[in-house]
Amino acid sequence: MQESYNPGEIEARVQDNWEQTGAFRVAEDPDQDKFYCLSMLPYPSGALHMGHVRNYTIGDVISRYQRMQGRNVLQPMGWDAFGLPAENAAIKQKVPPARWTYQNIDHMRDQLKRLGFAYDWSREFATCDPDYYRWEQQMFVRLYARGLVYRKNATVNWDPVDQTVLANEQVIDGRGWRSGALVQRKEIPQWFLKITDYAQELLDSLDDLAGWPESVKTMQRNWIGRSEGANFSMPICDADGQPLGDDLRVEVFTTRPDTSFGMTYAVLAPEHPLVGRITTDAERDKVERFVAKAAQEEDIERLAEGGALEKRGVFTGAYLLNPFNQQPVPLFIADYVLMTYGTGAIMAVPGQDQRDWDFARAHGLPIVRTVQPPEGFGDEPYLGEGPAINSEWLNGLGVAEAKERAICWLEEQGIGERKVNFRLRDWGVSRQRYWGCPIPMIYCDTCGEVPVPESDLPVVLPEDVEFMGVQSPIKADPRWRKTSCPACGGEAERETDTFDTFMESSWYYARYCSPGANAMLDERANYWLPVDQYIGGIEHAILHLMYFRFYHKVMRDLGMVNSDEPATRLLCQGMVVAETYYRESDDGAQSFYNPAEVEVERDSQGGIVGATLKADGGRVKVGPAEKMSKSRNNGVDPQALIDRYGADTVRLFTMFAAPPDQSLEWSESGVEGASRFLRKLWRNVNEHLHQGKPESLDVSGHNQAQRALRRKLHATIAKVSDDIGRRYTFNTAIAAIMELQNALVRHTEKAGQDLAIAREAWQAVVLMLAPIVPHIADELWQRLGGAGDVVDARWPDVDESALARNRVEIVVQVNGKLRGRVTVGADADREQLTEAALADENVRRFVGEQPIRKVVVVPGRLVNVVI
RNA sequence: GCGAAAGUGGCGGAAUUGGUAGACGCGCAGGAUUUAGGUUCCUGUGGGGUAACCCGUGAGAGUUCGAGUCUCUCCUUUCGCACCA
Repeated sequence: MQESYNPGEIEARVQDNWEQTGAFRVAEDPDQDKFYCLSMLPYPSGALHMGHVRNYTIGDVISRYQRMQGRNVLQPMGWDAFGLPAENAAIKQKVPPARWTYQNIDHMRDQLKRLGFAYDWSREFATCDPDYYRWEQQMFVRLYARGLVYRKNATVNWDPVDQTVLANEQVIDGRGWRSGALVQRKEIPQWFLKITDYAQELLDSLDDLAGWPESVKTMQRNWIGRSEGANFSMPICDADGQPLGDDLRVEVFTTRPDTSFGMTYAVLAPEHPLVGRITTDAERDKVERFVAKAAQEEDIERLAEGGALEKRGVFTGAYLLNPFNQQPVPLFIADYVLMTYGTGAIMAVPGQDQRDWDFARAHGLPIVRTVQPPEGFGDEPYLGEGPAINSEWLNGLGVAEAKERAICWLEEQGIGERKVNFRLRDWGVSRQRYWGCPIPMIYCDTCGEVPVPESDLPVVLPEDVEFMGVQSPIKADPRWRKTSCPACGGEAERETDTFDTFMESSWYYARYCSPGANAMLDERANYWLPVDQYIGGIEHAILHLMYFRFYHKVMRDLGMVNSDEPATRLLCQGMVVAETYYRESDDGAQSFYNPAEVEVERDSQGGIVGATLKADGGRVKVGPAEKMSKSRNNGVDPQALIDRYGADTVRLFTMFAAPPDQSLEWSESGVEGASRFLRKLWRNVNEHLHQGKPESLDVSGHNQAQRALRRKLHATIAKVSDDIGRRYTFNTAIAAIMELQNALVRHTEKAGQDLAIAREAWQAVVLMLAPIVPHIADELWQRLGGAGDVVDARWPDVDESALARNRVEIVVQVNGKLRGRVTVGADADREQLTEAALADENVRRFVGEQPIRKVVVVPGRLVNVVI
């Protein structure tokens, strides 16, 4: 009677052994190659979801593979523990955010351990721990001292009923999520980090990140949005070109100074400081109404069909004098010009700009082309290359040269200068929330804003709090707010805002490398950093992945790390999706059913013909596969899967169903398949062990079948090594191992050298599977007589001599179509290949009497006969 | 609108450098084992055709001895950005 595969028992025993031996605790070792593999840390929301399982399985497979390559592998785990959900839970369930958070962490840590991830748990931390966030506060006051921190007004969503600031996700259809009140926009002072000081470097060093997906780098480049051009200023004048006053000038930014002769009007943003000063009495009413309306509206709601926005604006009554041709052009106010970019004012050249063109058309303004479009070019703005026209001394020049001339001219005239602008804005880090890291600043009536002295850090967030309504407990508590001024000793108040939680996640990767250090980081960080492989969701492509690059450069400039980038290689895993099942009520409302509650019906070809609800046998509609979510009710609880199939099966399915960067479609039968594979493996290895102890391997006397099997084995090792080590296509690695297992099972001889080869092969199979399914691999490795624990075993080597063949099969095509196969010696030359190909019966039949025009020979692969 | 990625059997996917399309798995069909269900094992499985063969990678063109792969035009889907002068 064969012992059956019992994952629960094996996994508990193996995990216990890892715990006992401290298998994944690592220390710096300068003599060993290091490998730092990091998965994005989770928010402790309550329970793991399939997205976590996928993310962390990918990281674990890479880590374990690298360890088997002999590297010193660090794989840490921690908790992104501050954030809004804890406050929401506090309000709903009357439990302090800290307690809710720590309970969730405890539960999720157990779940991670149950999945068998090779984490060095001794480095674990939660970002809400004062021992963590104190260093962030220290960093902030140091950046303040270096001038990288400043305070200015910024807009927030204000709920007038709850008297609180709302996060964007708490605003639903323009109303507060709890009060239902119409949300107002309110300007309040907030803290900013000068990420724009690093804009150029953040852009430039993207080129060095060869191991990052192109898509992420493109998104970051667009987000940084560098554009080159010029700033220049123009006097405000009347319709006849008479200046209205020496101090009345408008400065504009343009990327196309070469088109300046084509300026037919100019525009100020509604918030531009000059708006109130220059409007003539005749236009004042219209302007004031327009500005008031623009201030209220959310841009996003004005997105018209097809993406083009209505171009709205009003004439101010004033004009600007174009310095290039001394012509006055009317000055407008329009909301398509943003105060937050450039100078908040533009020269409008409708001949060469789509937005200006639209506005000119809508308001009956003239359009002058200054770049000659090609023949037949339509009635639209021309953005392409061509000689300058209608531009006096620029006429005939190409775009680039005209640009240069125009900029030089502006600089000579002393009215303008070369200018680079970035779309990237400074990072607003203030959040008007309780559950976050307190911003270490103090306000004193005499001294103004004063940073908390480093010796007084951390400013600790009280954790034992009660939520009265929605107000932040520290804002509501005058005793917490009250303090004395570090500068003058007088009465003062603390900042009650907390940091954006992206602050904590911007440096956690470095802190893992300096556990317990009595500083933000110590010299150990430079051993591990940069991260060799970072893994996380694509949703962080811009914000988190930009902020943590910024932070790393700042830490470098503060002397804490000696590298320029935090992570050399980045993998963004795809979504986990599942089919959706729903019913529609008469009013069109859909109610969704979980895949577990639904039975799918198929026809005899295997096509899905329908689905029914298990509970009532009634029909449900089958929708497309979508990202697992509450609203689609298509989530699958990983815990239930682990309990039923074991961690190894869940890990195997996750890695087999799709490559890591593509979306992964959940499939119950796919999990069954993974489970079946492991049961077969278990049975096959144990059957092999039953055949007794093999003699030692001696390749000298191997017959053809034995050589073929060893060739298959070593070709598989080569492929799997490449798939896991370089390509990260774990799905094809697993497929290759499955093929190998099938070949081993078909090879029925079970004695002598056959048994010796089988032992070599099964050991290799177990080693190659060890990163993916570490528990069953550990158990089988022991049984196969492997030395030590499988986590410390070396990855199997390819025996190059086993790969050699003396005869190969060559494909023969006639006119590119497959017509035959011939087997020839591996070293056959072109003549021999051609001869063998033309001798093939089927090939002869197709060639017939027709003359052969050409024979293409690809040695070792194919022969193509062209007739 | 701009940017990025993708489109291959009933399904997930493979084909890495322009060289045998559909590996591997799921599903399905037939058979064996089993008291039965499940498990397990064997065989088959892109479409058409008795067959030789023909047709097939979103659509259409092109380059090539040869295209899923390269080029162009278009369609569809997903994601990101959203008036950035």
